[in-house]
Amino acid sequence: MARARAVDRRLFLLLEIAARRMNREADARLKKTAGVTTAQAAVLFLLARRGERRMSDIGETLSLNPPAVTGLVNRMEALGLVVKTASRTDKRSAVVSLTEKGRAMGDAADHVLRDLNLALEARLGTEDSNMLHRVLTRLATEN
Amino acid sequence: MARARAVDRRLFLLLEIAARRMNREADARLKKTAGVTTAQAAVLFLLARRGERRMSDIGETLSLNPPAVTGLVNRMEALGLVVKTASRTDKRSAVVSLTEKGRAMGDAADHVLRDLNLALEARLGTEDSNMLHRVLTRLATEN
DNA sequence: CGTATCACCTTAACCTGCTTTTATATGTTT
DNA sequence: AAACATATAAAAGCAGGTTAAGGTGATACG
Repeated sequence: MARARAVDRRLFLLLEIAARRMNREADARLKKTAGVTTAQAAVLFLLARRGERRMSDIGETLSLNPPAVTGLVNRMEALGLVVKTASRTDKRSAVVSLTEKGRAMGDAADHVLRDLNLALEARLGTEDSNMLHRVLTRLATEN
Repeated sequence: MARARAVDRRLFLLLEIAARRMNREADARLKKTAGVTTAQAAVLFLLARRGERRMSDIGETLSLNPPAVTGLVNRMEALGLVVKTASRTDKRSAVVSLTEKGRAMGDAADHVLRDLNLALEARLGTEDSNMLHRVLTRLATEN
């Protein structure tokens, strides 16, 4: 009888452990260099790439619950990275947009993360990097 | 000029988002069925597979800092899943071992996670599953 | 030896994210 | 207009993570 492949149980745990390690590394560098966390950087990138977004859009993209988005954005607003304004088209919605400072910090964070990613890619190799990116994208966005 | 591949910045963020989603899913199921969290399940599996472990061993395997391990194990001890005893060979060390209940809950969690993993594998396909497992293992253990 | 240093763990204080519940305002539908 | 749905906020409570600081046992070495 073939020994049970490790795969058939630990993918979830592996993902958690790997994410924790990577996040710790990224957070340490980001905080030191750009003064933001990875979660905040993700918001900065999102806003920089796609322009202002509603709270619920942010939650959907980052897979965060509404209260988590509220907290995250509030903290970023307190840091002067974003501003929140009421939508003119739908007054129920709050629209989040970048400040100058937010854009600058986003750029700084971008450099840091780019460096980290290059190091990671070098470590994994191009093929595995691309594969990981593809699979994680599926996990992060599908359904 | 080739457009910058998405890979060169977002692997860290993707990993975070994917892990959050998977963790949320696993946590919901585990709590309902086995009454434990994924973090706790990881400890249960570790102890079931390798026998009693020191706090620091747990932290190393799961990539957790000492205070995180203390908190995690304390909560599990309060739930009656594990017991902590002073090592006889090295009185600085605390040795964590499974209780009967912990073993039972670990088995239950194992079934749940196995099912989830099968579903995930089916979704990703065998090839991507194996690849993901391989690469995540590297990320979780290397270095 | 005795003392300096290291290793293992804990505590404290804080941050982030999740869930649930409650509330408020606005949109939409009938 | 009333009823229902949507978007967000706020608050409470828990899990789990971080750093900083400290206690205590083990070890090494002058």
